[in-house]
Amino acid sequence: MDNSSKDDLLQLEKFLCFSIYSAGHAFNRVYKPLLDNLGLTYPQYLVMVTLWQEDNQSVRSIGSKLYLESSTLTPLLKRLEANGLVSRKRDPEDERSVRVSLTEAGKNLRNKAEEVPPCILDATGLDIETAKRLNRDLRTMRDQMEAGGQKI
Amino acid sequence: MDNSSKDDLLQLEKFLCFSIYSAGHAFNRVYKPLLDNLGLTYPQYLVMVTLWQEDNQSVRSIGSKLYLESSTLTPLLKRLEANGLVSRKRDPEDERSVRVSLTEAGKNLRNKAEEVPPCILDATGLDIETAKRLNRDLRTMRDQMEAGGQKI
DNA sequence: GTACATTAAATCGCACGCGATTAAATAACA
DNA sequence: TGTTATTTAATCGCGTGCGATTTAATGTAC
Repeated sequence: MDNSSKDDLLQLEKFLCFSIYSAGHAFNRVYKPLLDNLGLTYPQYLVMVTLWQEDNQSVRSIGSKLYLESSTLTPLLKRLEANGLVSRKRDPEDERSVRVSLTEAGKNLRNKAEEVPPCILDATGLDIETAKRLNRDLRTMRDQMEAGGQKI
Repeated sequence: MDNSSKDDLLQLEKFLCFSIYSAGHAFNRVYKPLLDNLGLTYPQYLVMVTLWQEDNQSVRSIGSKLYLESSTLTPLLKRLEANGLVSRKRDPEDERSVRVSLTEAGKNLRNKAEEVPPCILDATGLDIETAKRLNRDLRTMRDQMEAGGQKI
């Protein structure tokens, strides 16, 4: 490999990973003031979204949807519980599992939360079709990378 | 807004922010074994990349390129210094600034680091043209979001 | 030239995020 | 049945990440 190609390889602007990393931070900055109104952090918001889609899930189920480990979720869920948005109970049918359910306050928060996504889309400056395409490409890439780790 | 549209809004899979969030985690998982060989974490790797592009930068300069605050960088840079990869010295021309420079070990690490990006591109499963397009779209979106916060 | 504002790092507190480990419950199997 | 393996959360240690604050140095205004 010649020197110009080697220079190319380590150009920060050419790193897809960095674009994703920094776009993630940018999203966080846009979300923060909106989520402050809900009293949620961004990962907490994602957990609430999964519970609004399907209530009464196990920690494992939430983790598999958000690609998060129990070591991340357990403290986070305890904070949501402390804030009165969810309850955590051992599953009587399998005492290993913990079922996470929305409280009334947790269910009610959904109305306010529904105002958030349109604000975000607006902040990206993307038209809805471009956003959908980008979303699809990113999911494909993510799934490819997740699958890569599973090779035997 | 009718109910089906409202359901649409809070579908996790439709969240562009979540695709980016989870793609970022996926990248981390792919990078980790490669960066373990270099003795770096992922953010440390990004700092090293910026220094390989331009040595002897201030903390502020690194932060503006990586979109990171001094509260994140200062401890990270101290760890790089403890590992013998960089040195940190007050700028004699402006004692407020700290100049970060590569040590010989830091410069030498670049050779091993150049093997990383091709592995990553391979893991994404993307052809190089798609990767470039995705990269460009993400940077445009990020810059739009960063600019949005600056409105007067 | 002194008072005030601005800038740059550093510090602190809090919340992720994960790998490694542990404890308890359940499954699988001899 | 009893032993072993697996599964599920929880715990611990470490490294980000950021907002708010602090400290020190530099700029600016008068």
